[in-house]
Amino acid sequence: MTVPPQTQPVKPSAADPVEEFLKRRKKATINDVAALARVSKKTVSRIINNSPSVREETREAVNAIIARIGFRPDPQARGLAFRRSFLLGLIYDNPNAQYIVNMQMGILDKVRGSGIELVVHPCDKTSDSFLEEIRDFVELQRLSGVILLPPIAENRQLIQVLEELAVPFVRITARHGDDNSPPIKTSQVVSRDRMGCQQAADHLVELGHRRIGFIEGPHTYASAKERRQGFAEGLKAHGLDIDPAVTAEGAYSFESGFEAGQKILSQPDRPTAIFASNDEMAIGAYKAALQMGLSVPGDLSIIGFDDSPLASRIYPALTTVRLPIRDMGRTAAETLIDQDNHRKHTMIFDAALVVRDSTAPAPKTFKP
Amino acid sequence: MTVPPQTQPVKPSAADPVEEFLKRRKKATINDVAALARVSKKTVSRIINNSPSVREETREAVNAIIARIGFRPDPQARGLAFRRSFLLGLIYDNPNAQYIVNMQMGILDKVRGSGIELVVHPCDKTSDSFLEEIRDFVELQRLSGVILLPPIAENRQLIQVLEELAVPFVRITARHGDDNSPPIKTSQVVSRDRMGCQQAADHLVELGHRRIGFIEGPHTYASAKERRQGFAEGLKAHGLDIDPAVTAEGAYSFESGFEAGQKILSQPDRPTAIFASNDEMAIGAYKAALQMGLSVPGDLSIIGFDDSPLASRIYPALTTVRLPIRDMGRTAAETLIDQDNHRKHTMIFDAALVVRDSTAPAPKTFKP
DNA sequence: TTGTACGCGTTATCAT
DNA sequence: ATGATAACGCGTACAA
Repeated sequence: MTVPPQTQPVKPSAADPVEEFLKRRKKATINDVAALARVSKKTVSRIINNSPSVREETREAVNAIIARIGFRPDPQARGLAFRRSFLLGLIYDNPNAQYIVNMQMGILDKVRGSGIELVVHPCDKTSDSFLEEIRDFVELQRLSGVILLPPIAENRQLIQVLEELAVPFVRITARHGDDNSPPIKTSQVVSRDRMGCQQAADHLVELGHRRIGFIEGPHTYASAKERRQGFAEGLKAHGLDIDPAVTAEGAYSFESGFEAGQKILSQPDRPTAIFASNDEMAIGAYKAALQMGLSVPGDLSIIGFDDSPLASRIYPALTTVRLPIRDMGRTAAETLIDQDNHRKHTMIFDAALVVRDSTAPAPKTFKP
Repeated sequence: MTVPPQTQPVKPSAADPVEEFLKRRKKATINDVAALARVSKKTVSRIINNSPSVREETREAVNAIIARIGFRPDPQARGLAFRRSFLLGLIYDNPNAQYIVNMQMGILDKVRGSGIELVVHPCDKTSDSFLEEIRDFVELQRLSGVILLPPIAENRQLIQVLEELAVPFVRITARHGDDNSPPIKTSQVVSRDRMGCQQAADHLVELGHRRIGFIEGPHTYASAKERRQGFAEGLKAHGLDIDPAVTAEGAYSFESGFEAGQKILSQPDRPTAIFASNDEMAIGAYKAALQMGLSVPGDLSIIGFDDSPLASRIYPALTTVRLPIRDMGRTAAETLIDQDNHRKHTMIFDAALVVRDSTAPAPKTFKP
């Protein structure tokens, strides 16, 4: 069944240097390419880095050799010469697992096939050597870019360290820098948390809720502030306000949401709905409500934020606000890799309310 | 307020070469150290790589210089000379977010401060170029080690590729290689899934359950087989068997668990308990039960596997089997980094039943 | 025990 | 447009 290679115009002589080389079964280097193509290393290098100043003929010839012997430039050697690696660093402190993994997936969507790899580097923002450790990491690895996740993406000192290091970096954040605080001038991928919370408020009010509890996040988090503000704005549009009597601060954790829920639901004139600043706390409020014998959404409507896996799996499924985390991750990686890179970009992503089964019309009250 | 350095025994002369160097504010290289310490590069190199053949005096003197000028060897240059990088690769296809993050945390526990960094590399096992992509990744990055997660940790072809590449690697798996299948001779971190499932069976039987439904994982997963076998063994110890009439195969997903639950619970002579091979499916079964008006655990006890965040957050909290994922990750990294490394290790980790609120004594039946 | 000379695979300089 | 030669920062023969 062996077909003679009649259609092959060039008969591969046994002495073909390329064939000879392939027999040696060694990883090809730029030297091999240069020798086989009868050009200098530099020319090959120019082609690899697609410099314009190379004749089209030469380029094609060399590329043919590269393809035949399967040459791929060594990132380490390349990095040594370039004084930078082909690694992206993902630095974060605390966020939940799903957030991290979604973000990683987004980044990897972009990174895949680009010759760049992703290095994950969690850290402890409460550590004394917090900044030093990150400095060492970035400097030593000569990262070609860094992505910062909340909450440390809002850390001014950290930002300054990265600026000193002159490494391109992108911050993921919920804060649109238009407040009184001095604007942070770096590339950033911003989510419109506020918008999502406005929608949540809208949704509840339209369902007839008037007395609405609020579980907010830690005041130190930019996202917590944004969500509070968005929720407040949403209420205000209907002539309502956040009611301190049925508001509690949580720590973005399940337990804190449970406690906040207990507190809010034991108030006189109990609210008919609760908006929690994230899903973890919303689920905690579920537990508090169910333990008190309240039915969701019959007696109490609940809205969360994040659209975590919990939200869709809990029963009844949780109405929540979704952020396009994966898209944000991909975009962050894009600004780092496709660098027009000296400009500081700000990319904004919308939030969207996902209505499920934890919200229903407000129960009739017995007061007229 | 400037205190004269009276306590300083050595007066730092303005001409101190080290001080001179520090003024230049450049990153120190091995050459700087050598020059400042008046030894050769090689000696410094020996000290970095703690070769024994260096006089103690010399070592201390050089180390002093290293400390003073803050020299840290460049991983890229070092890697180029060593022909390997200081990167660990984490390769996986599909597992859930919490699993991935726990595993990453475990690995990072070990990696932190070791001068090694972690590169995450998800892949698509259904892709045509699956093996090629991984080969390229490992070869190009010259990884110093690879950690494989289930289910691709059981992929024979992949294992063969890594062996050809001669890269140290560790597989994380549920299968203790003592079956009829040819044993896989590589380093591996094994979890005793079987043990956990036996305990689950024990627990249910001791609560008086006799008719017990079973939702198993995909037959292609080693963990699914192990869990089935463990559950079967647990039942057998009490003279019971897995009952095909109330058994269904799921895909380790919430939806599949929901469907399996519906199917099992609509059987005549409905079971009083269900064991699901992971938490996702167990939560799906929750939903099925609640939709049918059954109460958990009043009418139906449920046990899951994984101790995912869902398990403790759902109401009532799910009884489940916990695996020490983070410990397993740390151990995997240890075998790669502290290499005695030519030996193939097998490290085994126990599973533990976590009893919460989704299991209760079997309801009295009306048959005598 | 220590040093010299060279190699690792690539890019940059400055010619031609 | 192309090439010779020197970096890049570190490790290893081999010699001393």
